[in-house]
Formats: sequence, C-alpha cells, structure tokens
Amino acid sequence: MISNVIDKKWQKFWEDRELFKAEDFSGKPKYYVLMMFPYPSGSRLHMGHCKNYIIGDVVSRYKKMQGFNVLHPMGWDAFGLPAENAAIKNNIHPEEWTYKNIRVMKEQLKNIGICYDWSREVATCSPDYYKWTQWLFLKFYEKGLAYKKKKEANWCPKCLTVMANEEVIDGACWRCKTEVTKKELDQWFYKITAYTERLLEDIKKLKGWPEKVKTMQENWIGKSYGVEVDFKIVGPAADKIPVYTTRVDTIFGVTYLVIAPEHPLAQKIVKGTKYEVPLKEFTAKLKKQSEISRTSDLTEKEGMFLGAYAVNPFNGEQVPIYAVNYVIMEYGTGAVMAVPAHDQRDFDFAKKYELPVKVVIQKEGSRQEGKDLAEAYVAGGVQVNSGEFNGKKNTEAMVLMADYAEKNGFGKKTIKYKLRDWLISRQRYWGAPIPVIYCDRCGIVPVPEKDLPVKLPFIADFKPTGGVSPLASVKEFVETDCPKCGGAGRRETDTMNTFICSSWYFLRYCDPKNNNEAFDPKKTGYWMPVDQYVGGIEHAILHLLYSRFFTKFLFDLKLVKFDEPFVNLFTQGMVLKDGQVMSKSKGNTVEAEPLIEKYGADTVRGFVLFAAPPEKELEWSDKGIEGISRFLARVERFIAAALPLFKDTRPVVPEKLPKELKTFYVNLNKTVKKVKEDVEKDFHFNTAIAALMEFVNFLYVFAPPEEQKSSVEYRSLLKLAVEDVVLLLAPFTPHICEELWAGLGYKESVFLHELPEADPAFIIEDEKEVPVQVNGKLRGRIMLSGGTSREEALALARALPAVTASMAGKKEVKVIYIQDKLINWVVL
RNA sequence: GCCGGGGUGGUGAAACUGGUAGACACAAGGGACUUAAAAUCCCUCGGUCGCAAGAUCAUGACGGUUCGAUUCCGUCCCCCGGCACCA
Repeated sequence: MISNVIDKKWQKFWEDRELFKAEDFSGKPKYYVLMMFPYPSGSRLHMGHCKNYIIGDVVSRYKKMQGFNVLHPMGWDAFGLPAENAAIKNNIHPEEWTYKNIRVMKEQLKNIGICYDWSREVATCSPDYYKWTQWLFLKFYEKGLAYKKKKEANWCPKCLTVMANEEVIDGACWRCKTEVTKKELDQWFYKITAYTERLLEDIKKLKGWPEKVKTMQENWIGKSYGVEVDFKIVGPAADKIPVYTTRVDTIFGVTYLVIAPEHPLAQKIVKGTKYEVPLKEFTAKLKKQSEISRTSDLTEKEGMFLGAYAVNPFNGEQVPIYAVNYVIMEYGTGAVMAVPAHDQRDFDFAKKYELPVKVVIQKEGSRQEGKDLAEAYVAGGVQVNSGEFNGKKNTEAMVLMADYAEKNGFGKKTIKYKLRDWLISRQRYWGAPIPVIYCDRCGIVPVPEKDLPVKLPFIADFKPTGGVSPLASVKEFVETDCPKCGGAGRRETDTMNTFICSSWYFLRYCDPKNNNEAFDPKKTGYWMPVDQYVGGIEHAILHLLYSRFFTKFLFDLKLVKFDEPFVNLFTQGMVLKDGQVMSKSKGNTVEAEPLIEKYGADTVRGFVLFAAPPEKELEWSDKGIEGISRFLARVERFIAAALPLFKDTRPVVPEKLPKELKTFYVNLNKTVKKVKEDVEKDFHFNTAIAALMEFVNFLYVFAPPEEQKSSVEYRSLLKLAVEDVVLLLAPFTPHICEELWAGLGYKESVFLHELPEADPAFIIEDEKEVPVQVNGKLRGRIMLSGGTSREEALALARALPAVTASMAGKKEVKVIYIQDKLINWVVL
C-alpha cells in the first residue's frame, strides 16, 4: 500500500475538496502557519527543502485537526540574480525560466503531500505583486524614509551589483561567496536607522523566538553607550577632532590619537606639509586592500604620524596624531583616543611604534606600571594617574567623567549603533524597478500611484554590465515624460533588492488578489500576525530584520494594527550531506523524488521527522528509512486484521472496564498525552512518533484473557485505540491515514475529525514499578499499586534478598521514600 | 577573544522540575517459517568479570555538592553556530 497510487489518490481528494482552503473571517479561531517562501531555483527538491515544508505541513494539519481555521500559504521569492545567471547560461528569458521552475517545484511539493492553500499563491516577480512593492516604495519616499545618496558601497564583482551590509558575510557576497569590494555609486537607501531603537527594544516582545536569533539581531543593531570628546588640534586652525569612546574612564591614559586615513581632518592636517604625500600613498595602499583584510584583527596594525598633536581636554597633555589602518571611517567619528594600557589594539600598535603606555586603571590591591604589561588590562579597577578621579572605582569614574566633559563643554554622552541604512538599489535586470523618474527641471519625481506598476520591460539582452543596470540601455523604458512638468524625463534603471519583495509577502497572502490595495487591513487584521513562522537560521538577520522594519513602518502608516509580524519563530536545523549544507552548487543533494517513488511520500515524511528533533542539524543517511516503512506496514496489517472485530461496537466506558482492559486504556491515554505534548510543546515529532511506535508494539503484544477476547468492551476499546492511532499519525503520514480512516468506515477526510483527548482520570497506572536502592545503588525493584502505604512499601522493599544482603550488619542512617518514584536506604 | 548551542552504545537518538541511563529505531549476530528468496516473527546486542544469578565500570576529562548527578557548581579539552580592529 506504499505505492504512489495511494499518494495520488488522496492528493487529488484534498485538491478536489479544497480541504485546505483558508476561510477569511471564519468563526473558528485562526492559525497562520508560514514557511519562508523559496526561491524557485529549478533544482529538484532535495531533502533539505523537504524537511522545512514537512515541518510546516505537520503543524498545519495538526492545527486543522484541533479545529483552527488554518492559513498555510505558499509562494515564490521569484526575483533575483540566479534567474538571470541561469537564464544567461541556458539562453532563456528569466521570466520563462522562473515560471517553469515554479511549475516544477509546485508539482514536487504536491508530491510529498504538502497541503497549501494554493488559491493564495503569490510570485514576487508578477506585476500584480510588485506593483505593491513599488507602491510601498512610494510610501517610504513620502515619509522621507527612501533617499538617494552617493556612497561607497559593497560591490560584488561576480554578481556585478552593490549590496546591503547585511548581505556581506565575512567580507564576501552571501550568495556567491565572492570577496566584496567597494564601489562609489549613486544609490537608493531605506532609512532603517529611523527604527533602530524600536527594532532593538521590541526584541523583548518576541517571546516565541529563539534566544539565538534575538541575540544575533541585538548584536547586529549593536547599541553602545559612550562619550564623544573633542580633542583640539595644536595649531592656529583650532580644529577639533571628536572621538567616540565607551571607556571614558581611561581617558587619562591617552598617549596618542588615531584617525582613519581617509578622514577629512587627516587630509587637512597634512596639507602642505611633508606628510601630505606619504598619507596619500598610505590611503591608496589601504584602498587596494580588501574589506576583509582591512577589518580583520589578524591584520598587522599600521600607521603613520601626521606631524601634529592634539590636546587631551582632561589633563591638557599634548599627544601625537596617527593615521592608522585599524580605524574605519564608517563607525563612530572615524577617530579614536588611543589608550594602550587598557585597549588591546592600541597596546599592539604602541608596542610596534614605541609609544608610551600609561596605566590609569588598576586591579584593586595591585600596582602595575605600563612597562610591566604584557597585554592591555581591559577589566575594571580603581582609577590612578587620573587627577581628581584618583581612587574612585572606574565604573563610578565613568559616570563622573562623562558629566565633567559635558559640564565643561568638550564632550557629550552619546549612543551609537552599528546598524546602517539599507541599500536597496541593484544594478540588475530581474527585480522590481524603482518607481522614480529624473527630470532636469523637477529633479527626482516619484511615479504617481496611478501609473503603477512600472513594468519591467521584456528585453532580450539583460546581461549585467558593471555599475549600470541593463535597463539603462532600453530606450523605450528610460525615456519618459516627467509626471510633474510633462517635460523629458528619465526613469531610474536600478531595480530593488529582492529582500524588499520578501519583507511584506506574508501580508499579501492574507489578500492575494486585491487589485485596489496591497492588502485589505480587515483581512490582515484577521490573519496577522503569523502564529508560527518556520525557516532557516540563515535569515536570522537579513529577512527577519527587514520584515520587522516593514511591519513597524506599516504600523506607523496605520495600515496594520500590529508592530511585530511573527509571534513564534521556529528555526529548523539544516540537512547536511558530508558535513555540508545540501546545495545544487556543491553537488551534494539527495533528491526527494526517487525516495518518494521507492517508499511513498509518507515514509519519506515519517523518516525525516523521526530521524532527529527538527531544530537539530541532520547529517543525511538513508539508514533507518526502513524502520518507518516497516512501522507503517505494521499499522496497516494490524488494522486489517482487527477490522472484523469492529462490528457492533459501542462507546467505551472506562470505569466499567475489567483490570486488564483498564491497563490497555491507560496506556492509550498516556500515548495520546505524550504525542500531543511532544508536538505542541516543542515540535519534537521524533519522540511523538516513537510513542506511537511503542503503543503499536503494545497492541501487537497485548492479549486479553480468553473470556474477554470477543467481549464488546474489548472490541470497542480496540477500535478506539486504532482510531486514535490513525488520528494522531495523520499529520505526519497523511495519505496512509486517510486510506486507513476510509477503511474504518468514515466517509469524510480524517483531517475533518478532531484529535483525541487524553482522559486525565486514566493516565496513572494502577501498578508502578519502583526502584529500590541502598546507598544510591540499585538493588531491586518492587511493584506497588496505588493505595500502598509508605510502611507497606518499605516492608516489601526490605524483603528483597539483594536489599537484605547489602544492609546486613550495617546501620540504617536514613531512608528516602519518594512516592511512586524511589526507595533508598542510607546505611553505614 | 566574546556570546550562544552541543559532546550519551557500532549508528540516529531518548531520559519530565536531581530519582531504574540508553526509550524508539537502524545496523549487526543467532533462530523460526520457506524447496529457496523476499516479507514476517522470536532472541541477543555499552564495556569488563561470570556457566548463571549477579557484580562492577560507564553519559568529553578532572574535581565538588548530594542518600543519589547525563541533569546543579567549578576547572579544563573538543565540535558547531554567531559576533569581532565597532573604539
């Protein structure tokens, strides 16, 4: 029965009945379960993909059986570079390529029996969809949250486009792993930094998110508290160099100042001096270095004296100014006070360039000199060499010194973040055009709403050139009228980062066909927020941060009533093969289809779920798939054999069951409870399935006393047990369970039936096996029934030969008696 | 370096708030059924000693707390993930 015939039969049944269609505004409680939608890459679905969708499918079916109105949609993150690259390679248009892939992937998803509401399918590359992506751009623009700026940006030489900071992983392109370089271009940005504090603060609201993801977002936002202090440059110009520090308590230990070589003040200081040319050379040299080597702490620290000094406002000391490779322009003020005694980087640099090391914080009770230090002392302690702050704890001094700087007008308390604005322009073809027109007279003019969508022209040559979007060469696209003055205008030719498209798709699912607005707030009000989001940890920052940003923006526009999109987040572990993530490019994929063909969809599903808890990474191996296959066959055989007994049964009355059958009933109840707990508490499908296996094993072994064999009580109980097994198993292995359910005489889908409830009155067994220990060592076990008193139990336990033996001649010190759990004698 | 997560049989893994370590499976070995095979069913299956009953050791290492520790505490080793010249 594991053939594809069963699979196809029920897949068609579900589709014909529209069984998994979500109903807007149904009276039932809603449940929105969402998978991160895939990029339709065209590769056959491999086990890595499948695990994700199977998890979501189990949740969705389970919730349906709990009586929820479930929304479980699917769509396609369909814009993006690979479409172009593959299209170029295979000489086929990206659009054709993408839609072809969508068809293939959809078919495969159906083949493993994933139950989506396909009527809500969206593809981000469809004009019906990206019209609203563009509309959202206009909203951002209206609110001043979309702006254009010339900036040196991360450039991937392979993808031939710029990218956001979030897309650079270890100095390389997150998609193709090519080392990222810099390129100065005029770019569009979304002002995510306007939401920094809320994005950080609201992490607290994300109770259902893994700590790990929250920490990653916190780190990415990178809030720090510090003080900005002005150091005056010695000389007639009277320029000030502002520095940012989180350790103002160490400021008396400043022995030099370091500044990014490209800092305008550095340039200014050396102008017309003998240092001008060397600085130019130094800057040029650093420019050639990649971002990785420049910002790696393994890189040797390098710098040059600029021939100038600055005054430490706290003590009036003059310190030399150095341009160094380890200070970057983008963070803080681009200049840093160097305290070699208490900062490892400064310490390394000072050693190399023989600069003084001045201790200002000492560990309590110790007396250290700068020359004694083998490394910087970064911990806390007591202030020394710090003027009026001497003797204070450094934590106290930090506060006092910040106040002191503010009072004297040379500093202010400052909060800094690492998060930067989101660069959204991409110089590629296959994306949503940025809906903007440039006019010589009116400047930047947004495309009026009524003219949306700005359709991506169908062009033959979409090869990237490098720095310019392929759209720039499409005359009919570029040349247009200015919507404001009617004069000649030029369209923006960059397209949007695909992460923009995926930052709101979960809203569109609530109202996918709406032609008048991005979504009806009443519908998003009903469905949102997403109750359970499932996806890979690789989006911990990227997609998840962007989606939160979008949601908060829409909240401010009063278009939605919630300011966090995802209540619960589950990050599933990846499927590895040979220690690496499965991917087509690595050539280490295990395709799902041959396995489905061989074992049937349910076995493949069951195996993936049984192999390990879903959050854990799974090193792929076929070993063990037989186990699930056998188990399902055992279930089928058992039911087939028991079926004749199910005639003329009646509802089970547990109170009236004879002793043996009561044990059976308790066992069933325990199984129901265990399975439901495992699924609901933490998605531990592996132990849920194990519990069902255990129960089925019990069913095979259990034999009632001869006189009960054909009793109506036994037959009714057996039927109840079998039905409960089918119901509990249904979310995991739906096809077989539908077949079995029909075999049991039901005309409707098993998913329209509610899950069994464990009867709390019949969870505890009458008899319990209790371990007996002497000095913590196991000496035997006794069977105790519910009513046994402590005295009786102890007497029984003491009578065990092994217990008597090990206590002989010893003195009893204490006895530990824990009801139903353990008996332990402490003897000397 | 810092912050997470982890280290349990030949393998994937279980073990609730400290209470019988290894559930459930896979693989392996033995047996039954069969002309044979497949399928199915039964038995064994962490190490050592023992014919056995049993004893004893065992959850990365070493200590500690406890009647009792995979679980709590300390020190250390290893693996995975994230962050990192961020001032």
